[in-house]
Amino acid sequence: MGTPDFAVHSLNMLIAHNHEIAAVFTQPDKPRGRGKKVTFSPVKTVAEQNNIPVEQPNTLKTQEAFECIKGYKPDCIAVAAYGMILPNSILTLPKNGCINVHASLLPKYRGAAPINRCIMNGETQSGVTIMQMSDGIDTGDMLLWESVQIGEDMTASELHDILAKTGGALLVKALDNIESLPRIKQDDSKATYAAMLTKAECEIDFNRPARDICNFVRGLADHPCAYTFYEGKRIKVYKAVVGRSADGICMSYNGDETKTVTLTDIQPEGGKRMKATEFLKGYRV
RNA sequence: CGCGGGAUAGAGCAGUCUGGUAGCUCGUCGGGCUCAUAACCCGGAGGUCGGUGGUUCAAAUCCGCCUCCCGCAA
Repeated sequence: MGTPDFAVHSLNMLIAHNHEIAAVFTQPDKPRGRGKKVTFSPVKTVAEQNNIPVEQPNTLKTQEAFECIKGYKPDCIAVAAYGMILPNSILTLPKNGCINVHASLLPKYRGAAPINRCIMNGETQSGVTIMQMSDGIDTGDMLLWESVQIGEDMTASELHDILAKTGGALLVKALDNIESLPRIKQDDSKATYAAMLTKAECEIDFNRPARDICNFVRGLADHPCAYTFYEGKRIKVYKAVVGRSADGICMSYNGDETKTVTLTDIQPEGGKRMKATEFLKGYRV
């Protein structure tokens, strides 16, 4: 079960290692994108290419959904960024339960946006955890995990890709040893929660230390992307560096050098992503 | 039919409302100044104004259709 690109890597790994996949569950097709085009989730696209049955229930909480899953007689259900809550009846249905690929080193960064939040907080290390799903959000016992170093300039997108691949490999490893792997309890006292990102909180607050602003920009790039406003227009900010630089637009809060950053990669509303130096040529800020 | 912005020189933009010689910043090429420079001065090259049909003496500009790009929303 999964939906976005993050889950595609796991699905591909399962296919590559010849795991028997009875069916793939993904979120229903919805009108999205400009216009109102109905698009498939990335996972659905890959599943169809591999002739794997696809199920897209609106909810898993109905008896109908339960029977549907039961009909596939799963030994284990692997979940990666599915975006829907699995009721207890389903969690306990498969012989080996349900396991989840989570993009953080649990118990830290439980929740919906672990990748973004950990970079926004300036962490230097993250990772992937495979866990036995239980009641509660990302609170289940851990089977396997692998840490990943976060580079100084690494963006959330880059980390996302790394963790997605790592997660896929780890998932295969977990399934291969599903019976024998020890279940390790999470230390709830050390748990932190990475809440879902909202658009509103992606606006840059220049009244913050420069380092924080850069982490903020990094943690939100390339999606959903940090932004600010210039002459009433929204400007996305893909990249920023601490301090003054000739490579872009210097932003200084009340002339405070400790809060000065230089925006280097931006995208004006209606325009394409460009170097901030290019932006300057035409707009003459 | 969800709302909206955009396509003009290699890059970023103005000009479109109010049709009439294609413009700015940067880059590039040549020259000059300087101990020197991402500085400064002079000069040059580079554009079928996204495509197409129409109106007009005349269209980047007005009208119709098409293609592509992007922001919001979802």
